[in-house]
Amino acid sequence: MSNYQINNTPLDEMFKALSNPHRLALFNRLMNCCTPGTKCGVEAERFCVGELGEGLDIAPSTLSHHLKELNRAGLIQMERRGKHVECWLDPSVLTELSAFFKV
Amino acid sequence: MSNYQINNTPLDEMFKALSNPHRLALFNRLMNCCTPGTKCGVEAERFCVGELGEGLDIAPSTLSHHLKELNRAGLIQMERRGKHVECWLDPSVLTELSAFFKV
DNA sequence: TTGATAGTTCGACATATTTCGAATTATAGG
DNA sequence: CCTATAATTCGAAATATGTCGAACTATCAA
Repeated sequence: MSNYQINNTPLDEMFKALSNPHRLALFNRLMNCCTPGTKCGVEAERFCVGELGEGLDIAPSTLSHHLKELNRAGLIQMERRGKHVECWLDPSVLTELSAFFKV
Repeated sequence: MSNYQINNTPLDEMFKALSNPHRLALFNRLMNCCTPGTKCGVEAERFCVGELGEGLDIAPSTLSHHLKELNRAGLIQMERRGKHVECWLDPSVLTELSAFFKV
């Protein structure tokens, strides 16, 4: 049944995490704040939970749930910093996902 | 909310199609039969429905359903040929999906 | 035309997902 | 210690998904 994994997360779980429009939007925000070619996760390339959810029109509890899913799937990193929880992308995951589809 | 599309299919629907282990396995079989760098869909790089489902241990109706989903998501092509229905990948979709994750 | 093989459609059922609001936890500041 | 802000957890409800078997359609070959 093929069991490809990236950083110990089965691929299908990654795709499941990206299969919801809200979660994909959150993921996209983090992708777009990443300067191409540079390491993600730098100060300026982090968003806190509240910022990420802006304009998405979902309840805080729903937002929290979705970010947790993205995190469980290994797609984003999260870390508490004072009152906020910061989120950022793991660039290596992006690279591997890109490679997966490489013809 | 960002609305990326590839060939008129919203990205989140593509990921949804790939989010099921069975469907991902089917997709993988088609990917692996594609000679890297060459055009997919060539005679030798097609599988009929029955072949694709071999070893997956799912009912024919379930198999049919999953392939239909992959097709609806624009990830695979399907065409009747005599008694069989042949399936193959659209390489341009692969390229675009790969590009999406490109850092 | 009849039978066999390959797939699809349909209806049903169990399970999973999405979403919310209310209650809760964590932290900083007065 | 008390309050406000940020986020998470929990339980409930509505909706979606995965799966099957039975019935159906399509095609080829005798």
